[in-house]
Amino acid sequence: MNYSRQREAILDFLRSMKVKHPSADVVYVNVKKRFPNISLGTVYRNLNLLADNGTIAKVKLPSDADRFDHNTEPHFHIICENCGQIEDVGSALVNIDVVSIEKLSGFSVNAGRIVLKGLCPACRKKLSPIKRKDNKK
Amino acid sequence: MNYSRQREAILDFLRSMKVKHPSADVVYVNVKKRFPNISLGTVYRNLNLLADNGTIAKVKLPSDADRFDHNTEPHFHIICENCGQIEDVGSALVNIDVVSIEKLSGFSVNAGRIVLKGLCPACRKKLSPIKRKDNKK
DNA sequence: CTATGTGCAAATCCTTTGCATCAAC
DNA sequence: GTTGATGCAAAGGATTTGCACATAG
Repeated sequence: MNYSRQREAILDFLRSMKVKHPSADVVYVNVKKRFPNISLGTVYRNLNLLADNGTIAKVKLPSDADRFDHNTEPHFHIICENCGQIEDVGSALVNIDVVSIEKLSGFSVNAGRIVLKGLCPACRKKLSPIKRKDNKK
Repeated sequence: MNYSRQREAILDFLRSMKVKHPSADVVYVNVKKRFPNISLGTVYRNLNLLADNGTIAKVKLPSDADRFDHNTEPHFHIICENCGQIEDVGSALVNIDVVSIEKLSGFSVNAGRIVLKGLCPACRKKLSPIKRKDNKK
C-alpha cells in the first residue's frame, strides 16, 4: 500500500475525535475541506482499505450507513434512535454464552455484532417520552 | 387492513417453515408459484405491514437483505458466514448489563440487536478450516 | 518506468414509491 | 361506490466499480 495524501487526511480526520463514528459521507464532507477535489469513491476505497488492514474499524448498522471508528479494540455500540449518535459500549458489559449457543445450534461461533438502541443524554432531555420521533424504517 | 389473497399466501409461506428466515426475494420467488403475477413491491409492502402489526418479525442484518421470521418471540440470530442460513438463538443465552451500560454511557437503552456470525453444521463439515470462503463485504 | 491511487460517472443491490387499475367490503 | 391493495416501472440511498489519468516509489 503506497502513501497517499488523501488517505492520510482521512485517517487524520477519524483520529481527530471531533466526530465520533462518522459515516463515509461525513468523512467525505470534512476531508473535502482539505482536498476539495476528493471523490466519495476515494473515501470509500480508503476507509475500506484501512478497515481491511486493521487500522480502523467498520461499524455496520442495520438500515443505516456504515460508520468508521478509529478505536480498534473489541467493543460494542449503542446508537441514539433520535439523532443517530453512536457511543462505545465496553465488551465486558455483554456476556454471550458461546458454549451453549454452539451446543444448541450446532453452529460454530466466530463473531458477534451487537448494536443497542436507545436515547442519548441530549435527546433524552429534549424529548418528552410521549413525542419521541419515531425512527423505525 | 383489508383481506388479500396475496398477503395470505405470503403469510402461509412464512409459516410453512420450509425456509426458515427468508429474504423478501425468496418469499417473492416462492409466492410467485401460486400468484404468478405478484410483484416484488407487493411482497415488500405486505411483509412490512405484517411486521408493523406484529404478525411477523423483520430481521435486519448488516450488509445483507432483511429476513422475515414468523417467530415473534424475543430472540437473537446466528448467521452462517458461508451459506447465509440463519438460526434462532434463545435470548437467555445473551446477557446484557443494561444498568451499567446506562450508567456509563448516559443513554437509555430501548432495544438490542444481536447477530452472531459463524458456520452452520453443514458448512462446518463441507469446509476445511483452511479454505473457508471469505465472505466479508 | 511500473504499480498504485484518484476522480468521475455509471452500475449495483435492496427497498420504497407514484400511479393507474383492480379487488374487498 | 369508496377504500384499500396490486402490478409495474421508476426512483431512492448506500456502496462499489470500470476506466483514463495522475502520483508514488
